[in-house]
Amino acid sequence: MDQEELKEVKEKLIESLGVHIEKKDQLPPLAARIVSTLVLTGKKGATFEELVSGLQASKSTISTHLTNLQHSKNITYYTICGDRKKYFTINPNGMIVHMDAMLTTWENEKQLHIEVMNYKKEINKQHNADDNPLFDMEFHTDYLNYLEQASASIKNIREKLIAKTNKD
Amino acid sequence: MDQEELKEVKEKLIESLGVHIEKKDQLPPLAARIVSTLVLTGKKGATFEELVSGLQASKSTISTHLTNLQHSKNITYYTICGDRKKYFTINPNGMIVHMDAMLTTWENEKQLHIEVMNYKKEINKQHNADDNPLFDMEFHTDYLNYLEQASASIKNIREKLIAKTNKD
DNA sequence: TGTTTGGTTCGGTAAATTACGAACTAACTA
DNA sequence: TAGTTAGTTCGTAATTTACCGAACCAAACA
Repeated sequence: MDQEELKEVKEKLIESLGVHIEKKDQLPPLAARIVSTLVLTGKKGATFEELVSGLQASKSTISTHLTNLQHSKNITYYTICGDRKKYFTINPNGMIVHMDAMLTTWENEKQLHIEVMNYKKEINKQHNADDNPLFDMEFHTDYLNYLEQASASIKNIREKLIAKTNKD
Repeated sequence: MDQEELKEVKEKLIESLGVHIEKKDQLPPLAARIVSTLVLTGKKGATFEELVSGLQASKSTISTHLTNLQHSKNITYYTICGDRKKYFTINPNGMIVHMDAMLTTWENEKQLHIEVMNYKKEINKQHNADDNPLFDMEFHTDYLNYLEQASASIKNIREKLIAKTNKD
């Protein structure tokens, strides 16, 4: 594959990865494109100027998105002595951060389902028809089970990852 | 708990569940409120008119959201002979549908990561420095592993659910 | 036959989101 | 000290989203 082809492949990948990230992480289009270019530049990273020219966007837009992405822990940067530029890279802990976010939303979701169940139980009690209650709880108990198991497996994967990153 | 209190609890739950669903499923605010009221009305369901007055929204808005939610398999309805009204309920298979959606996005994500890896391998090959390659693949292999395991556990939960629903 | 019930469709709009350009700044450099 | 580099900040323009009202329609009913 020659340089021209590679460049084209890269651009296509920035676009398709970008679209995916945009939906998955609920990011504005350009923010997602920044993340996808950083994925494709690896540990070398990309500078502010490279992002501006590569994505054909204004300095202001790139600037604000970069600060937001740093705040949300999606990206970081490193510097080189005697070089004023910042080299932005995707945050190597990003996956852990992402898993943590997932776990807390699931925890929140569990709490909500429990509250809903309590409400439904109260209604059933007042309605007082044991043979055919107004609400059955199956949906919620199934869902809580699902959340419990999904959480457990994500926690498991998370632990393995932590152990590995501590090792090296 | 008396009727007044219960009604208040219900309204609070519609709101907090609604906010949660809105973010989780990327739905417009009112669509999410429809889903949360249907969760809270159980198998009895709610009619068009009840949703309009309960959520204080226009008929047109409720109508369009109801058709969209049906298309995305979030809700269904049943009818009663000699009654023209439709009684909308959350789709009992909703959880399965949701899991399936998750599995296909993860499948898509896997494919993307593989494409990115192929791009990076090509670059490394051309760069030709085995000791310190431009890209290392750890991030992607870790992520693919994560997706693989998460998919496996969801599939497992899914199978159990299917078996259970077939039983009754 | 006209009227009520149970909605649907379409055009428009207010509000939120996203990106932009111009002006500015802080640090370095010639 | 004038000029360049590497950005930031702020007001605004352009899009997109989310909702609404008015007009419309089909089935049932009186």
